[in-house]
Amino acid sequence: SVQLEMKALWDEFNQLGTEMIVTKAGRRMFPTFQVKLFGMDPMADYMLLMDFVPVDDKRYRYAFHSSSWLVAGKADPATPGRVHYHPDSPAKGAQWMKQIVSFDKLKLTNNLLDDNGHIILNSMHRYQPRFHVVYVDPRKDSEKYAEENFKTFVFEETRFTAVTAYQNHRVRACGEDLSGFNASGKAGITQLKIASNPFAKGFRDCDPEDWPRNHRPGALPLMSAFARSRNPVASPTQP
Amino acid sequence: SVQLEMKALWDEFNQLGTEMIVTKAGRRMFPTFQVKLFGMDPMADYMLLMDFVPVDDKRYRYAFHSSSWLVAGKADPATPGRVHYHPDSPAKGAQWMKQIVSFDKLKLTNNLLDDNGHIILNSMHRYQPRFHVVYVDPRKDSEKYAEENFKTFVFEETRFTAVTAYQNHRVRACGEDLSGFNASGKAGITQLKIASNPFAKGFRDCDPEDWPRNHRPGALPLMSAFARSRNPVASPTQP
DNA sequence: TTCTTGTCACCTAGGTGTTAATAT
DNA sequence: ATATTAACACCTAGGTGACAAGAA
Repeated sequence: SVQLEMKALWDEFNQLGTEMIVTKAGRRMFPTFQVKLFGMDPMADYMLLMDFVPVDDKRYRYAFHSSSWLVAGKADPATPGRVHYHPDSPAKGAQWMKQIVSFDKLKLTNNLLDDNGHIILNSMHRYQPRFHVVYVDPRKDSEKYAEENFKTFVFEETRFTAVTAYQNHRVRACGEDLSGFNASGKAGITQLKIASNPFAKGFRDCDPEDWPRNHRPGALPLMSAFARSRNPVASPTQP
Repeated sequence: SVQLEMKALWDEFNQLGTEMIVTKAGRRMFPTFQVKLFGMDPMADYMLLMDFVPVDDKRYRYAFHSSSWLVAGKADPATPGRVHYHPDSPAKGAQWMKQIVSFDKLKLTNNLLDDNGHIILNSMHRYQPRFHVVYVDPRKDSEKYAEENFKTFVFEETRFTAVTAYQNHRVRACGEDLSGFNASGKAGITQLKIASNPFAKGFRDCDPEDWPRNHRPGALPLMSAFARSRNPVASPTQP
């Protein structure tokens, strides 16, 4: 079984409608897709990999006036289907289970001719990341058992729209009460990225310890946990 | 067969008497041990690893007045013998031969209780790095063939003295003629490290393009090549 | 209009020798 | 005296969103 790390953060992004930047050179995902694995054969070899499937056959655009996504027509031609093998593959089950598995080398691009092995996506389309565990069958005729030698895990909270620039970038001030906006999903993706991604710290205009205070009671205690811990415990998930 | 990369740089250090810093936290080697491999079975799996063996049973000290190393007695008790597996191990022969194999994750420490998996060495002792290629035998009784399933390569020009601070740190000015000092091996290790290690650029007091000019005719054309190229061609070596 | 691209300042993360203080 | 340690300024290397300019 597989447990998604940083689930609380993924949930917060998902409520707003997660957007992931794609660039010609390739851009990492944030949040990074990270998992904990359980129940593998410690001595057996496994390959870990990810791919991305379209959520639907639509193209989207963002309406700034209504701050919402609209269908803008049928999907563009599908991009070359690629997979990203975790660089530690293959490795023993014991190795994979020993610590959190992080796909932080995975990069997204909109360059159809990319030859860096990055994942190619259409901008303004929605995607569902998938995580696959492949058992490396030592038998000679292992091809015959291919169907039963892998398992796929899908976390719906990791869905996102690929964009070349953030669309939903409503700003928020430090002291602003977000109760209403969180509920209706209208707060800015950009601000959440800036607040939670260490590499974007340069754009923070207030102390990160300031704004967990603004969360209404009952809200996910995500930012406080995120700000203080480098190894936070995420809720278990069973796809 | 194996070819040592940056051989010209190793040679220049070796002439001076290479010193490698060891710290409690672990310090990388410079130059980095890098090799090109040839003649592997492209489809077979190999493990690549390094270890370090004492050159002799002596302890050394550096005499500043005569600028030379002296024997200071018998060697201290041997450190725990460790090996460093290249992190890409195991991988196919084709993968290893595709590009230069770099051991830049290898770190040296003098902490006898190190639990980061670093190589433990005695300061003020001389060591010989060794490089091992292990064929991963697919046969069930592979242990029986262990003796014939690996090959060891030794490059004598990579020998060094482990130190906690550079001993031979004679300074040299930018325009200084080094003919005499290079021949007798009395120029400073520190200056060569500063000149050739990109991470030490902050300590350079003259343009790196300045001092290849000072090399006497017939000297190794190393620094000019090093300064300009990120993928320099090293001389072939056959241990 | 709407979307994409390239450049930039500002970060994280970590590899250098220096230096002063400490140990032996 | 000699050897080691820890804090430090200064680098490399690369991940951020902002912004202005360009493309469709």
